[in-house]
Amino acid sequence: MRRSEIRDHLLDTALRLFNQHGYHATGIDLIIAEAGVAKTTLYRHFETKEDLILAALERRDEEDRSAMRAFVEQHASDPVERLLATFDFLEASVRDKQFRGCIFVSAAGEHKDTVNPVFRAAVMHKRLAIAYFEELAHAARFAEPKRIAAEINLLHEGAMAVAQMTRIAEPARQAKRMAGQLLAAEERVPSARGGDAGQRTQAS
Amino acid sequence: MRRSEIRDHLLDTALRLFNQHGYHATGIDLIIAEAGVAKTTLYRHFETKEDLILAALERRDEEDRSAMRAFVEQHASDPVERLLATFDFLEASVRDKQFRGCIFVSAAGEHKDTVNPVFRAAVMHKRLAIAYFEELAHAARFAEPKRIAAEINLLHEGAMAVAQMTRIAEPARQAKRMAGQLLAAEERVPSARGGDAGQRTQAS
DNA sequence: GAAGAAGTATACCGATCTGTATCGTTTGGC
DNA sequence: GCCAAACGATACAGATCGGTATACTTCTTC
Repeated sequence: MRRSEIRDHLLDTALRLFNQHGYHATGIDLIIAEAGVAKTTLYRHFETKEDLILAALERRDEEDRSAMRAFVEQHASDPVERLLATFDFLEASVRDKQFRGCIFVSAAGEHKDTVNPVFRAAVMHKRLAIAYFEELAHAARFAEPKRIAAEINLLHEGAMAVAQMTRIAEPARQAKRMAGQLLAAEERVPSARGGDAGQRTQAS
Repeated sequence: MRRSEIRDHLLDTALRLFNQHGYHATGIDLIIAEAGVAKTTLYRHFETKEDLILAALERRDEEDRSAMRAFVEQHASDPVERLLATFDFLEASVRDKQFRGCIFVSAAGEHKDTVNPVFRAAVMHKRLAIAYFEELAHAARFAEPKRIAAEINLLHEGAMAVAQMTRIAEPARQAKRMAGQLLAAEERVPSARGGDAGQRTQAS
């Protein structure tokens, strides 16, 4: 294993264990044992356990968001359908046998102080996710893209929280149906050139 | 302090600390220090830390659900408005300065194994909460009370998850608006004696 | 008021925690 | 092919973890 790969391998292992057992319940000794790496090596790459957590969250944040973007852009072209397609991505994530709830929600739940760097990293991820929803809502020409984005995000969070307990994918589909119904009743501003000029057009 | 009060005081203290720091991060030594009680005393009331957690969750479960029932019954009489009033109760909970997310979601997030008693206790609480929503949805004569209850629950979970991060009460109000809009479009079965016989009546 | 249960205080147990130190081996870059 | 950096292995430090043991005191109850 090349040197630069070790860091990635450590992050992968740590993320898997954090997801499986949580952050406090996952000890450094377990991480290095599962990664097949000496303790010295881990601490050469990450100063503290918190640094490891932060690096892992940062990595997962980028992976998750780019994966959602790719999925959505591939599965739908209409902006409204893209908003709804985010729930299909969510469903796929939840269907993973390893799904045990959103790791960012768990991270915030185990580091509840708002000034804690781990908490802040989790908040940052959610902010960026909402920003993407807002981008889609803006492209769909909804009159209030910020509010739409917050609503989509709330449904995502709800679906993940329910799925964390039930361990089934249905909440994701249910959230999608709810989103579809809500979006269908939303005001949209007219397109720049032509398009529908009506004030209450159907969303899907 | 009377003997029987010690157990309650320990549960109060433990719940406060679990809410503030999480379950793994809250040590037995901190709990007894905050409660002003000897370690022997704690272990006379609870065999293990897990037993303490389970007792604390059980207590909070009953408190929460009866508090919600009382709040809802006092603030609304119409069944549909009662479903919406659950979000007012949620908003009040979230407004609490000590709010750091749903302690049952956190409990499940720190004890992710589905066979873990703590996880199961958290699931049980959510099941009972949904049962109450279903009871209200049934009273409101919605055609599919089970689905309605699941949707209300999903919105509750979403609002709490978002509020856990943002530490503001707005998500609860937003969830209420979403619920109101969704319920307004729902089919309802005619009342037994008289009442509206229409198939798509207004919910609120 | 005696008896027994339950309280306090403290010391202790073994395990585990994060993090460091030591030292010999491997490896990549010039 | 040399050298320095990074690796593995291990031992260890100091703190904290959940939980127990002991000895003394306080309260409740009959």
